[in-house]
Amino acid sequence: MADRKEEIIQAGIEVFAARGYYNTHIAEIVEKVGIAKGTFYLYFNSKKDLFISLIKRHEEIFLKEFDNYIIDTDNMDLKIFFEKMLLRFFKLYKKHENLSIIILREAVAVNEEFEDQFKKMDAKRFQSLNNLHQFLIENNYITKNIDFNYFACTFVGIMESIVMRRLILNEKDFDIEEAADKISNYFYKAIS
Amino acid sequence: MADRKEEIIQAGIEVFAARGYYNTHIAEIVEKVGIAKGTFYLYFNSKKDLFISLIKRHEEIFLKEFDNYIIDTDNMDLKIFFEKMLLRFFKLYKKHENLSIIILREAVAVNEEFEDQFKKMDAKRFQSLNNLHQFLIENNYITKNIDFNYFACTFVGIMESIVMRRLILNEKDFDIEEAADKISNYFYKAIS
Amino acid sequence: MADRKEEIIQAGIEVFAARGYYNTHIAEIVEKVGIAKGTFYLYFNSKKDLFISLIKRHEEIFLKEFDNYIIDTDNMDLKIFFEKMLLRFFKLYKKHENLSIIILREAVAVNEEFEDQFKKMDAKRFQSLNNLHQFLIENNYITKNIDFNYFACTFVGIMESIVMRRLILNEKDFDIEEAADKISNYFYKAIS
Amino acid sequence: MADRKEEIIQAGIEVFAARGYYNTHIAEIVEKVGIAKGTFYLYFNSKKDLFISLIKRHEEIFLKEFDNYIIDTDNMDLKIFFEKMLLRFFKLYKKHENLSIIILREAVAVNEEFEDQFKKMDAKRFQSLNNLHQFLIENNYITKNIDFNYFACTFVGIMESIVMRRLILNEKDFDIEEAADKISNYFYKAIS
DNA sequence: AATGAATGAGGCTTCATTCAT
DNA sequence: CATGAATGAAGCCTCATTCAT
Repeated sequence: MADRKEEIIQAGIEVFAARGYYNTHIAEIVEKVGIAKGTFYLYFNSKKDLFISLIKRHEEIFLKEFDNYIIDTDNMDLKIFFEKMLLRFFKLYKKHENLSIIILREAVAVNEEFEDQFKKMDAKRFQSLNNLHQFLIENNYITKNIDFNYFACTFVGIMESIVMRRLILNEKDFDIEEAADKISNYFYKAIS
Repeated sequence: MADRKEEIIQAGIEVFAARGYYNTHIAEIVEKVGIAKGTFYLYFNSKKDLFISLIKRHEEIFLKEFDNYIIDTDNMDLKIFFEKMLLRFFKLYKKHENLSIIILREAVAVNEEFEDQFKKMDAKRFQSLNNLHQFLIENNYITKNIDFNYFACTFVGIMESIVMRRLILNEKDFDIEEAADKISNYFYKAIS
Repeated sequence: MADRKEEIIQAGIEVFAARGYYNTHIAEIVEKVGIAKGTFYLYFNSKKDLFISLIKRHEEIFLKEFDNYIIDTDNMDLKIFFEKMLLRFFKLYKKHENLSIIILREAVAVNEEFEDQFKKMDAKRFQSLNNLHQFLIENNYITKNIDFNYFACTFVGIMESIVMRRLILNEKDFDIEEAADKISNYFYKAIS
Repeated sequence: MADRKEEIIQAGIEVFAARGYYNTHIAEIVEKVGIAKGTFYLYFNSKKDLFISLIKRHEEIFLKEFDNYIIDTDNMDLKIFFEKMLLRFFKLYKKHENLSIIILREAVAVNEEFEDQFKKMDAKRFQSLNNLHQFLIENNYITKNIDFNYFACTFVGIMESIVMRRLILNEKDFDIEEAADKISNYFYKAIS
């Protein structure tokens, strides 16, 4: 059943987030689910296979958020636009906290195969941001002379570094609303 | 000899950068140096010990760069100031490419002990940035109402995400000079 | 299966008795059982863990023998009492020959952790002998002025030195019945 | 020089007594002496070689004590005779405390080669005790019907078990004089 | 579908001993 | 005589994966 597979994925998210890829043992995952080791291999070909599933799940959840910018744009000014967008992302990271920890911490670190997965996702993300960029130009939010590459890279970089601090380094005092406010302000000023 | 220890460190930097912590085996490091396995353990207590040495080395090299801002500040405008600072960092990352790969990719990922090391380094880095922040205020480059936390977090976040793209995701088309120019411009506008 | 664990224990007893703790390798034990190395670690956490199990098993087997003196005491004279008691012990040592070799030879020698185990067992043994001592006094076999400590220490010392000669130094000409007879006679005379 | 060799022996006695054979490393011995590792091998062929030297030294020191009984026998009664003899041994064990720990704890345990050494020493000891036995018979201290084997085995067994408790199990409350008194009394009564 | 005992390749590490200086 | 850096065989243990039930 699909339920069983989902249970394994959930347990995997928890354990990978808590221990990291190499310190996560199939034993702990199956114990968490309450199944036998052999059962794990009925649903996944390998530990790596499960991890890649998690990367893909993360991709599914987050990529679409990059295409949601349009929902926020009725006569809105750019500062507010960025603020809302950041806030949506921050909330998403919070909602999928463990999954985010896994991706931010290890998607690139572990192994070339995972790196490839990550690069694919990154490319899609940049495509979405490119669309956003075009949209902002077409609607006169920004001028054409803003270089897209740095725009995108900066956006993702800031956002991830903020999230990383909150999730991995556990800086509890980061207030999501405040962060969205401040960062969007920087952004607004930077690219106006 | 200290030479021998240094040889091991250099080999370690190469192999850890190429394979990641868990896929690096002492066997490959000692083979690269041309010594016996036992010899490794005359200079380091364990694989972990070597890795921590690398984290510390990175810290030594990079932390002092955060305190070098004063060298660039004679009557300089803020945009140029940031540009020069970023450029110095980008060059440092390039010079210590493999070491930077190791740190950016894994310092947080591998293991709680390493995470502690990383947090210590991060705290020192923030202290240095705090000094820079005070300096900028005192010299009227920026106003007091810039929140330091977001300032620092943004600075480090952008820089690392740029470097990560260049080093780990191997985007060869990133031009260091251009990146320093563009990013410093964003920065200047964001915090002016 | 508990069977498998017991098989490992039996093989362990043989190999530890033949080679001593430090010259015993897991490889030989598992080869004797006919299992893979990994299988050993399903049943014991470590080589040390197995050894401690053997110490405990020895304790179980032998300690209760110290409390069995009452079975031999109907209107019996002290000489016969000691003779029967010694005989029961000698037979037990013979029955558990390899286990006894391990304990007599190494329980104290190998490692502080084992020494602690041994001390605990020794304390229990002395408690049992103390009970025996009280019993002998209450039933007027011996007078109160026999010092217990030397009584117990002498009893255990003689018995173990006899057994050690037979088991470890391999003096085949020691006749158990004769030994029980002679030693009990010394004992009888010494404490009457 | 012979001095250097003696220094190594003394350090060896200390370290072997403190750690046991297998947990003693040449590194610690040479550090204690203040020489280089290579130097150790100028004086001893191997770790085993040093250990055998210690067994031999113990043999030298203790064996002659078994032949010293004659010094105590002018018109002396048997109880006093045994008491003085035991006391002389106890003092010797105390004087050579670490060496005694090594022998009592490990001479038999470690390795077949050491066991052979031990058996040789044991045989000589029994020869000396045999002489003592003859002497006691000839001087009418005891009658011929005391079986020598059990006499000797009992003597050595009691003595060693007392010493073992004091040295290895660290029972500080064993008073040497008292022990000699009590044990000799048992002995006297047992073989009279 | 589910089990879980068994596997075994392969990693890290130790330490007595050697040998060129 | 003395050194001490270097050696490398060999031991313990791990854990993802398999397969007979």
